[in-house]
Amino acid sequence: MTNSITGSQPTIEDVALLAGVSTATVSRALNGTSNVSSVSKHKVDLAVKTLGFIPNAGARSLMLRRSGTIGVVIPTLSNTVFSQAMHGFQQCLDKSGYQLLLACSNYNKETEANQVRNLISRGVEGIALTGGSQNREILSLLKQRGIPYLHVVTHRSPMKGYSVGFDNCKAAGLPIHHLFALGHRKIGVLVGNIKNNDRSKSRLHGMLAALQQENYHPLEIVHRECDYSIESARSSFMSMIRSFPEITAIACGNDVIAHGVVLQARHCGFSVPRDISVTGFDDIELSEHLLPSLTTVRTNAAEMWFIAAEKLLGLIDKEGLGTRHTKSPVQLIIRDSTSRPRSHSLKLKFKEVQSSHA
Amino acid sequence: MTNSITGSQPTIEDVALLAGVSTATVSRALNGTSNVSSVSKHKVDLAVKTLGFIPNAGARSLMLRRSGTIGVVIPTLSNTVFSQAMHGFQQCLDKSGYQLLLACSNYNKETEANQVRNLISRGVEGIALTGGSQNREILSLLKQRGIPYLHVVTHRSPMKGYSVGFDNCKAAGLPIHHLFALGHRKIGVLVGNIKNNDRSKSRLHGMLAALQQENYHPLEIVHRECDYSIESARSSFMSMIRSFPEITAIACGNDVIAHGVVLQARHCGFSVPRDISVTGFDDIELSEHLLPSLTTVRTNAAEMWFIAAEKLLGLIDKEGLGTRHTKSPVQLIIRDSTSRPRSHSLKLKFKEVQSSHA
DNA sequence: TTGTAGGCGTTATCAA
DNA sequence: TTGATAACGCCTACAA
Repeated sequence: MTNSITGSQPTIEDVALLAGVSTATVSRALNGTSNVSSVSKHKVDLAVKTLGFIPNAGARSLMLRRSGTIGVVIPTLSNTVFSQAMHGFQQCLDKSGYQLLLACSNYNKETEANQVRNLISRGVEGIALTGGSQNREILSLLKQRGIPYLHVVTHRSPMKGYSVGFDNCKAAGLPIHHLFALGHRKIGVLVGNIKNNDRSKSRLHGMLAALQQENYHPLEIVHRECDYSIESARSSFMSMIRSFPEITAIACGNDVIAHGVVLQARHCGFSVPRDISVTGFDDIELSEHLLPSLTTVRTNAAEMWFIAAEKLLGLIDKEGLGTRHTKSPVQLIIRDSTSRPRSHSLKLKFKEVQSSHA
Repeated sequence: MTNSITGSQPTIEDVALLAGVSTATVSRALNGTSNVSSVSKHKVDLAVKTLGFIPNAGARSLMLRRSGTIGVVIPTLSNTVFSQAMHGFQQCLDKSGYQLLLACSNYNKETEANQVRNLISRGVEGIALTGGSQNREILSLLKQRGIPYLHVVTHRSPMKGYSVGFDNCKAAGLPIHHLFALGHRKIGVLVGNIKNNDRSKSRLHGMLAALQQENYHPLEIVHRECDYSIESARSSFMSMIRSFPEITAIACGNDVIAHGVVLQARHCGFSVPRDISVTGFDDIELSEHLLPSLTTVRTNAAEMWFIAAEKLLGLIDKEGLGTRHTKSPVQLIIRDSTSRPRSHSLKLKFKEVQSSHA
């Protein structure tokens, strides 16, 4: 009944007691759901301030059957593109009064499923998922419970779901065709791990498909996977260049990997793009500032996730259930990391470097 | 009573009904709080699976008076150092079964206070705050309600709170003394906005103090603030260099700003460190890979926040209330972006660049 | 080992 | 305009 000095969590009842009104009136005064006399309102406001009352969201959503929260599952926060993404997503939620519940899957399908269950248990009113390769079981769980959900960064929507994004496969062909148009004929492909990452997988497929379209023989195609770190990209680049010094360009599955390649190439004394051209994917902040600035595919993560949030809120309000897929624009940004190839330059230069190291 | 095919949120009662036991037994079977016959346990497990039952966390924490969540307020996710930080923080929480509730203040004190209130209303059992310059009102609210909280990235702890971090002021002196030891006498200082950012403010003070210690006359000291973006750092660098072409080194308040300075300097045709030395602060992933690699202060964000999480969990368990401040190690990392100065090189070179642009 | 019943903090219904 | 009361979904004495 009385508040001890420490450890007290004042309830609506404490407020009612202090204000000399009923809990119902306090609730009404606080939520403005019904008319309350200004006298009561003032008494309540004062009591709230005095006690430092903060309503219990759990109890509240129990009654309201809505929590005011939206969940999102991304693979990781380590890649800048997802930080950007969350920035855009939050931006949209903020203006609608929703609170973001963020969860990371660490590129693990089982973790992802657990995180979704976790979000459900916290009563989220909608969920945004990264990509479209989730556990079917978890998707039908969402369906069964009537919780709206969305696949982002993809144009696929398994199990008749909704999606906001673009065709990773097609988009990944853009840099390949660009390189080919510049005259490159020996192109290496370096993407992030494709395990549990359907975006990376699609990009790889898209790049390989584009190469074949350009009359590449499948056997000529050089591709590798690496971790999503600069470190890993650097060593993968080295291994690739050692095995295939004749390549004149490398197309990367994302910008972080491309940064690693550019930095390692220059570290080796190669000139980019003079000795080797490099392309990325995402267009994160640093890419336009890098030396040389990076030719890449702009996917506009922040904007895409902003749109995703809007779509999700729409699904929650049961409006515009129409379009299954919302397209997010994608654009090839040509900068300084690509140019016409010099024939066999890398091969020669690499030999120099090797001998100087010996 | 019956579950409609869609939109159903099965409750513990539905499970009990299907399993043919009481809700109490279901609860016990699920939480393992008391002995349950293996027959009942199996029936319950089956029913849970069939129904896709997921307990309501809100209702649960209402009874348990604990939510299993920890809150954290950081300024933004845009700066990589905070993504790293959250990675470390989450890593620690995961192994303790706690769930992270993340909120961003956007460097706004009022937003920060609101986010804290938000976290409280969601029943977090502890809160980690960035820096030590919060609203006093919000801190006493936390105190009054007996919710353990922590200041991270600082050695200050206002209102007898706890902190995990380091002395930003002292740490920021490290690169200055390093530059001075190399022979630099005209050093520019470029930090992030100090408004609502006590870390940035302390670093600025620390740098200026170090300069004075090195017998700088206050009037000689050149310093500027900029936004936390590469773009902003680049233009601030230009403006600084235009006004004071005699400087031979720039000490930056964080690595992102330093990256901007290095890239812009090279963009202008300056050589780093030959024409100008640059230092950063944080040691984010890219810094060791940058060309040239960046001399900076390693604060080990991920590790620091991991420790912070441990400390916070300790406070929740009422153990080791002893040390008010937990020190996190800080270390000057000397790389390739700093060297002895060439006298007046920049001034001359700058004139070349200017005339060639004219 | 199990079931019944009461209550966690909130809001909605219904009378007054 | 207000107040008593019954839920919301869950857990935990207490009794059986």
